[in-house]
Amino acid sequence: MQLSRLVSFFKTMGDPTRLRMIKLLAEGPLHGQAIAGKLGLTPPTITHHLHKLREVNVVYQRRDGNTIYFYLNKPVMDHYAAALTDLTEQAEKEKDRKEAAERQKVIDHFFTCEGRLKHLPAQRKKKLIVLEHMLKGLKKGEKYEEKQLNEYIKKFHDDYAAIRREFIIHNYMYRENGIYELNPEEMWAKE
Amino acid sequence: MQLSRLVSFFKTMGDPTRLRMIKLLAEGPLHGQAIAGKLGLTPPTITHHLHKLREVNVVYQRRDGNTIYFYLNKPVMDHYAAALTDLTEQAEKEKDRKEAAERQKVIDHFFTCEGRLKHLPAQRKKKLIVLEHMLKGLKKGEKYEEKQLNEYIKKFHDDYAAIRREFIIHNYMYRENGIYELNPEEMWAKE
DNA sequence: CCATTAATTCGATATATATCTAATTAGGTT
DNA sequence: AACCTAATTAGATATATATCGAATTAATGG
Repeated sequence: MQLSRLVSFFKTMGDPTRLRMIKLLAEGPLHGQAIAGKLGLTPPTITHHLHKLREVNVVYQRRDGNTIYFYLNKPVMDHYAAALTDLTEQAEKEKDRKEAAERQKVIDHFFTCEGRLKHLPAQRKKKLIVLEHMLKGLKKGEKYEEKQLNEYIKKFHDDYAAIRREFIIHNYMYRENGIYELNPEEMWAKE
Repeated sequence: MQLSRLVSFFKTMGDPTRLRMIKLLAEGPLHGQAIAGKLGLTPPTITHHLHKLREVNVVYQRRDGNTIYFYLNKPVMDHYAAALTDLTEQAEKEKDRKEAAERQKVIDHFFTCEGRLKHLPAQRKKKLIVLEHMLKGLKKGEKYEEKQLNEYIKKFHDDYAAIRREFIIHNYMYRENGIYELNPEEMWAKE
């Protein structure tokens, strides 16, 4: 849902008289004068508010004989309620999308199209992205001998020792008796 | 949730600038000038809106060094979203409650405290309430002989024939070969 | 303790809007 | 066709508020 529509809806609901009308109509349809009577207001005022409520499509009307009955459009109300919950969740997804795009940009910049690392970024944040990219080929829970790990790193860059050291420094891996293993993600360096 | 609080929330959300701020903050905390920059507005304007947003408790702040970061209070947002859905449902329940109370009032008026019917109401709506009250002792899908049904009705009133006729007229029951049976509720007389 | 930077407050302005009374329209009913 | 009743429109008024520039405050860092 576009933002401006949501703004209009909230603006419409941000009035005590209109909210009381909504509550009344949620109990069942009423005609204008009945609403005016129950709320202690004059018909023109009710017309004014009905106009606003119709603008966002939360009420509709049917004529019965001489009088017009106003109905609450419950599906539309529910629709807006859903949009409200979406508002924050949508934004979170948007954030994730942006982050993924930025990571990809860094990777494209520091790796050749054959997939080899040009050089380690100086900026910490970018370095972490690059290191994590290379870690993707390792399996969690698997044990690697130093020679094995070196071979793996050499696929990306000749200076395997430097990169192996970075893996340890930033807590991506740990070494025990010459055997290397991935740390669980929650132990990794952040930001 | 009280109505006035919901009104305040909607009034607060009914502004394009504030909704944009909400969306921004949903992606993560920001400091005032960053918000001002992203929205193309001046810091005083941002302060103004932050004030409104804090009033309804959808943002909070934490200081980090020299600058203040503003956070979206997502649980509170969710809380209001739930309140919005409740708004119409609450009113429907309220309506049901009122109807039940009115039915009980009619029953209290037309039945003695021993549970016997004083007389049939003249008003159609009240008559239906009274008839439905007496029908509650019958089981759906069960077949009753006329004599059996008469005995049942006599618990409420001596003129069983009149009441039995009402059951038929208003489509609560049907008769086939002298055997009576309840109709499904969707066939009953309404209003 | 001073300097810096971010945030807030103040004052002004332009715009929006909730409500009423009075007048008008719209649509059925007789 | 004339009449009635409900709804709407028009016009007026009072209140609220979004925004900005200028001045002020708050709090940290040197």
